[in-house]
Amino acid sequence: MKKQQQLYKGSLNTIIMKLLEQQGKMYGYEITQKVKEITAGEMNITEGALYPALHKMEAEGFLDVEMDRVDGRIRKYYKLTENGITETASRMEELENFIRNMQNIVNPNLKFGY
Amino acid sequence: MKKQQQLYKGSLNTIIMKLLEQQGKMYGYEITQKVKEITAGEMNITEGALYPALHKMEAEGFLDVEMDRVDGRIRKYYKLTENGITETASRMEELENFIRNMQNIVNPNLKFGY
DNA sequence: TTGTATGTATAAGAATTATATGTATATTTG
DNA sequence: CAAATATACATATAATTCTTATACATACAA
Repeated sequence: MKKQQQLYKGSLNTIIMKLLEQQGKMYGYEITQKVKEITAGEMNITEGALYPALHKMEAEGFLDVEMDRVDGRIRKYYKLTENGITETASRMEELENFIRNMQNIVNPNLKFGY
Repeated sequence: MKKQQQLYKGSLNTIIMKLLEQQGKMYGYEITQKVKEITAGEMNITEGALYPALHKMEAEGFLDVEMDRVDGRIRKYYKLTENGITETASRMEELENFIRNMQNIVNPNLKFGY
């Protein structure tokens, strides 16, 4: 993520998992481009954050890998495992809670402002 | 913050600044209790995170300190400096962008789902 | 007297991310 | 044709942030 968004660390895994849930399977570079597209360039996932995150989630059993060769270049497609699907649901719940809590802090008058 | 919320690192400074903006001045322990209250116990700011964050923001010129003695105990009241007020506004904008971007990722069909 | 609440603080380590760099092929631009 | 850009993966080093554990001190309740 860009420095300007460093405040919201920890969302990277949630973003990756949610995109994989929607798209079925994706490769690393594709993920960076998709996030850039969706956020109109406001979020940029760096390789130094992306690849360690992917490898860690694979090691934790949340992702499966499938290698393809396209145009002479290697692509590693990642997809969610069953555990990964469960974990994604859990992280989405956390994200919703986080957003709700932040909105309650920012706007204390609106008790149900979401 | 609790382990379950470690995903959203970096929000601590934003939370502290916004509370100080609303309350005028607060002391450390008061901040932890206020966050616990607002979030119904879902977010717990630990001392190990809070005090280094307060000291850093003070060193950066975003906070001013005022010491009081209450019931034999020392309280350090923190309040925003002028630079702190500007910084708070900037961080609030970042928070709004972050939430909007996350909602766009999570719910790609709703272009204005916020 | 043991635990809980209030109040501030630091040290050691874990986790996550940024920055920089490296390798390699394909395509576009000058 | 050469150079730059895009595609594609990866790691090493450092910075930042947070957790866990610990420390000190007062007050009150069980």
